[in-house]
Amino acid sequence: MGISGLLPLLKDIQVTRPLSDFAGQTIAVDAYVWLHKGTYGCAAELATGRRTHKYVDYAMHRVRLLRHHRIQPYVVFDGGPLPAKQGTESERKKRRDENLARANAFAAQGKHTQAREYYVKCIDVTPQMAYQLIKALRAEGIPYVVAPYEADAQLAYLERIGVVDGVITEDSDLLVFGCRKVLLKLDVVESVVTCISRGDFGSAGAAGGMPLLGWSDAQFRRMAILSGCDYLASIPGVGLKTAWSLLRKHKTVENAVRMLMLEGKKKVPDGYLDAFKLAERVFLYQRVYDPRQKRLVHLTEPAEGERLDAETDAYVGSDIEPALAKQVAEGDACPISLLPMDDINATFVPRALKTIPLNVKDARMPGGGKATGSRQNVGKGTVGILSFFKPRAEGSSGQQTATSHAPGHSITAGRASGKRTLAEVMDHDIAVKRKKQEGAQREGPSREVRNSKFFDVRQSSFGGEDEDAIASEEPDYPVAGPSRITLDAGKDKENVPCADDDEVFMEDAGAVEQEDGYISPSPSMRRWDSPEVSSPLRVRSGAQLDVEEEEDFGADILSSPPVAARQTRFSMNMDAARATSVVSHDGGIVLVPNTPSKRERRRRGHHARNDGAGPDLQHILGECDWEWDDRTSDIECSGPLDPSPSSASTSSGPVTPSDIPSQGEADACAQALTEAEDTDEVTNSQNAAARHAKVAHGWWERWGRGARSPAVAPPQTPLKRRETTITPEGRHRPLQQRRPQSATNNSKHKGKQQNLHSAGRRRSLVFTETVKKTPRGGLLRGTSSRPDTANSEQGEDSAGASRNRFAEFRWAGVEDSVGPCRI
DNA sequence: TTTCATACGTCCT
DNA sequence: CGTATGAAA
Ligand SMILES: [Mn+2]
Repeated sequence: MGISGLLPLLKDIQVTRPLSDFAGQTIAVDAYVWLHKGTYGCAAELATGRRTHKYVDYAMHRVRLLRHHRIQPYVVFDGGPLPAKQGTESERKKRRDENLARANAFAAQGKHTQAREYYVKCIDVTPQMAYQLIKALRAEGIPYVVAPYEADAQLAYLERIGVVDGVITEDSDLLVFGCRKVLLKLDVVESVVTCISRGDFGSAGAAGGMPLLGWSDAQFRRMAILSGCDYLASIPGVGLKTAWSLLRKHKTVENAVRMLMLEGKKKVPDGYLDAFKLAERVFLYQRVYDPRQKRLVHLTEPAEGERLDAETDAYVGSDIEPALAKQVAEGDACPISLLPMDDINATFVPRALKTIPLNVKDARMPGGGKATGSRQNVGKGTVGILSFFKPRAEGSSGQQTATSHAPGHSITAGRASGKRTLAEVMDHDIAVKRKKQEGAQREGPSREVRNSKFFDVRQSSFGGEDEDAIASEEPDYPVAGPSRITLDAGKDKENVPCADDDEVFMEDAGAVEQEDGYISPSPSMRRWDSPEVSSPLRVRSGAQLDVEEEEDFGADILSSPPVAARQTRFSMNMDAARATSVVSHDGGIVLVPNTPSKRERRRRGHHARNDGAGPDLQHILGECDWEWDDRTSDIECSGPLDPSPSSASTSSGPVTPSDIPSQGEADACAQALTEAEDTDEVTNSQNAAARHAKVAHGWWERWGRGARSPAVAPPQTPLKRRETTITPEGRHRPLQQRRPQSATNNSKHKGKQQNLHSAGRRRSLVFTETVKKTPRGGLLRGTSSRPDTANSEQGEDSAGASRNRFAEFRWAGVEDSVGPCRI
């Protein structure tokens, strides 16, 4: 949804720019779009529970495209649902289930084309799917972060603090969140993007009769909210144009709404102003993860003197204890369940292809990439590899600006055969686009132009023997360090670090059968491989963990902390866990043994995806107790995120947008909010209801398939203020105070009223877990990765995968959850 | 004239 | 998520 009509309104200032314009910059990427588009190519597989990683390939292709243009991607994932977002879920879920049923029906008849049509409509991108992409990002050293809540706010924050220079997304909300540079509609064939710059707003809207010249960020934001946003449905009959007119005439929302009510032409829902204030606060103060401080912060820190009341504080996303927040941000914990990330496809072990373990001093490939002999050297040279990775880890704490370059620390290198590979890839892209255009219009006139552009790009980018240009400009971004480097060059020759020869590599890699049954001549990333954007060499870690059916997609030495790398291989013996019942380490962890009742499990639903043909990981991995690789445990691994506080050194982001009204954004907002505050303190039923209005896209809607109305939750006793913070001991999630029936609905003015839950009390979730202290101080939790798949029943409540984890835990009263219940 | 509802597309071995 | 389209207010 975003803001309806906003992008058309800004069409005047939308400029198409080549990706090369952003060379040297770090651009944040809204991963959801790529993931979702990527699922279209494997919708049936996903819907039927078959393992696949095509959507990862799709996203990585784009990642590599950016890197090809010297752009450093910074991938941002959606996180947990905002407390505010308790939206219409059952309706969507029903539609998905219907579509799935229809798709399966068609599939049963062999009508796969029609089946796919419905398969794509029941796909839901889950955090576990996002984790598959994260694994690939780790393997290639691409920085990323999982937002605690909405990616929108996280993206805006990264830009604001100067960690990134712009944002690639399709969501107009980013502008409302204060992004200065928003890039949409990435065209992989033309290598262009549509760019909207906040600085150009002054010249926008003139054509449409609603110029934005002189509008402050605050005014712009309020116009957007007034016209209807994700957090608040608009007053019926009010759209962008009307919102613009109202604010232009009345300046403040209060006045505008007052006028509307006096006129009586429009029905202003009771409590609208209050809801508006809350919605604006979500845009302003939503919690995000600060990769430098490694903790949650507000997108904008509330101005001095303004304190967010407890309710608002929860509304913008509850705080999460730093250690846990870090795990979520780095993909080690599910942002929804806050439990250790479940690797739904452990057989997918992405690796960076064709990476050259370059000598730090000699990053350039000999002969423009013809380093045929380097493979063996690399493979045996453990020392060389270590020396290769070492600077990466160290560099992560050093230079950190987005545009900084690390000439000596190249992690990529081209190969002679790379051109061909890239050409193939681009040929394919062009073919796809041509196909698309042919479908739309007969005879495209610009075909030759496209080709020309293509060749120009190729030549200028990596033609000749200038591969190291890329290598030298590769920012030495802090990425996941090698968790373990164990060479087993003796046995698994195919796992020996590859040379830079395409053919040789493919031969070594051998044919592998992918999840989808296709036989690929080489591992997963062959297809989209392009040398200049290839990544660090990865070293296969032998077969210390034998997993049945494991496909060798490569090793994961670059995959972050040992914890993460290991988690996917674990499957905790639940019996042992129950017997132990409690394990406490110095973290002081709550451990509540629990076995949910059958009824409860039914109520909470099951993992839809594994109900079908999907294999049960528990069976694949077997049941085992914790296993720990001591060899790696003492390696301090730098996370994928920027550990350095000097990131924003170059461009001190516009923390406070210097706007035309020259009024500090925070001040202006504080003022506006305090104004509204005066007339606040109303707890009437309708205003509370309005807060639940309009909950559209976002994680909850996208991923929160298993959303449960708190109404069905067991009654709980109130929590104290402290419990509003989420800690490793448990997610203490206070519910909003009583929220009676609403006057407005999430879906914009749909006649049907939503039966809003009303939980009179707060509750707290306590989950059981065993922990393992890691060298890096993190907490390993040995909860079973998939507790209930065995009991899954098709057709039953197919809740999101992560939500299933709740089945392993229980809702506990406050007496169990007040503070860390040390045992 | 503006809003609102609906349909459609995103992939592509 | 977006765009496009057409009908209704
Ligand atoms: Mn959004």
